[in-house]
Amino acid sequence: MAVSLDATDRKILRALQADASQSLEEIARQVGASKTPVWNRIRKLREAGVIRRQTAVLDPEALGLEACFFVLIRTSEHEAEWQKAFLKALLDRDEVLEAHRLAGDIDYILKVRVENARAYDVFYQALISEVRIYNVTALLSMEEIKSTFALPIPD
Amino acid sequence: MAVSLDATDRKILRALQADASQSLEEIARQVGASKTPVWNRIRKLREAGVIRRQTAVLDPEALGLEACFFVLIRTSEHEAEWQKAFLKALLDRDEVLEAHRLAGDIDYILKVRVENARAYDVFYQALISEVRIYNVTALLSMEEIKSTFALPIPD
DNA sequence: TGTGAAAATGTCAGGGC
DNA sequence: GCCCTGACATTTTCACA
Repeated sequence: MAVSLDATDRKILRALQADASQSLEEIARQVGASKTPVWNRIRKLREAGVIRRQTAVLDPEALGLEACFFVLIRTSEHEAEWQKAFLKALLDRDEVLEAHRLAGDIDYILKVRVENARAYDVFYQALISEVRIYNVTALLSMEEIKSTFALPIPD
Repeated sequence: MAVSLDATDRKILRALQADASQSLEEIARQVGASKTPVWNRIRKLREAGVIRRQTAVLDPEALGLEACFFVLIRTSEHEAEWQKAFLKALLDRDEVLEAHRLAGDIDYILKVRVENARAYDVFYQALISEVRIYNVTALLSMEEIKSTFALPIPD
C-alpha cells in the first residue's frame, strides 16, 4: 500500500482527478512530459491500485434524488454475527453511498441518498427490521455546500 | 433540472457510473443500441448537466491520507456575513471533501480527509480561528465500510 | 437510428539520453 | 533506468442516408 509517488505521478493524479476525460496528450503537456512515460505511469498507478476506477459524476437532483441524510447509529450489539448482517445490509442497498464504523460514542455513520423523506422512511424501516439497532439519529441535509471525491494531493 | 430520462438513458448512466473508461462501442452493446444514438444521448446528458464530469477515483491510503473525520458543527451565528466567511473557509480547504448545511439541532456536517490525527488538529485549529463556531464534535472513522459516488438509478 | 469515413487518440516498438 | 520519436491500431466524432 505504501506506494512511492514522485512529483510527476502526483501531477498526473491531480490532472486525472480534475478531469479524467482529458486526452493523454493534454495530460502529458500539463505535466511536462511526452505521452509514453505518462501512459506507463498511469498503467502502473492503476495496477498498484492508486487509481481505483474511472467514473462519471452525476447530478443527484437530475435523477430525482432530492434528499440526502446522514444517519448516526448506536448499537448494543458487537458480536461478529450481528456485524456481518449489518454490513451485508449496507452493502446491498444502493441508497447507502457511504458507511463508516466509528470510534467512540456513535458506532456507525451512513450517508444515504433517496428521492424524498418518505423514501428515507422506507429505507429506515427496512434497515431496522433487518438488524437490531439501539439508537438512530437522522440528519437531513438542506444544502450541499460541497461534495467531491477529489483528494488533496500534497506536493 | 427536471430532465426526463428514458430506460436507455438510465442504462447509459449506469454503465458510465460503473466504468467511465469503457469505449462507446461497449456501452452501445450493453444498452442494446449502436454507437451514434448512444453518443448523441451522452452529449445531451452532459449538456443538460446530468453528467457533471468524469473523474478518477483514487485510493486515499495510497496517498497517505489515513484519517477520515466526520465533523458535526453547531454555531450561534446565523448572519449572512458569518455564513459567507464559513462557506469560503470550507470551499478553500481541499481536505474538506463534503460539507452540508443541516436541518435541526446540528447546523453543519463535514467530511474531512487528512494524513493523521495531528493533521486534523491543524485543520481544526485553523478553522476555528477563522470563523466563530459554538460547538464541534469530531467522529473518527475506524473503517470505511462503503464509499461510492454511484447513485442509485431507478428503472 | 444506423452506416461509414475522417480526425483524434491510445498503444507500443525501437533507439537515445 | 527512464524518456522521446514516430508508426500503427483503435476509438471518437460527425456528415449523410
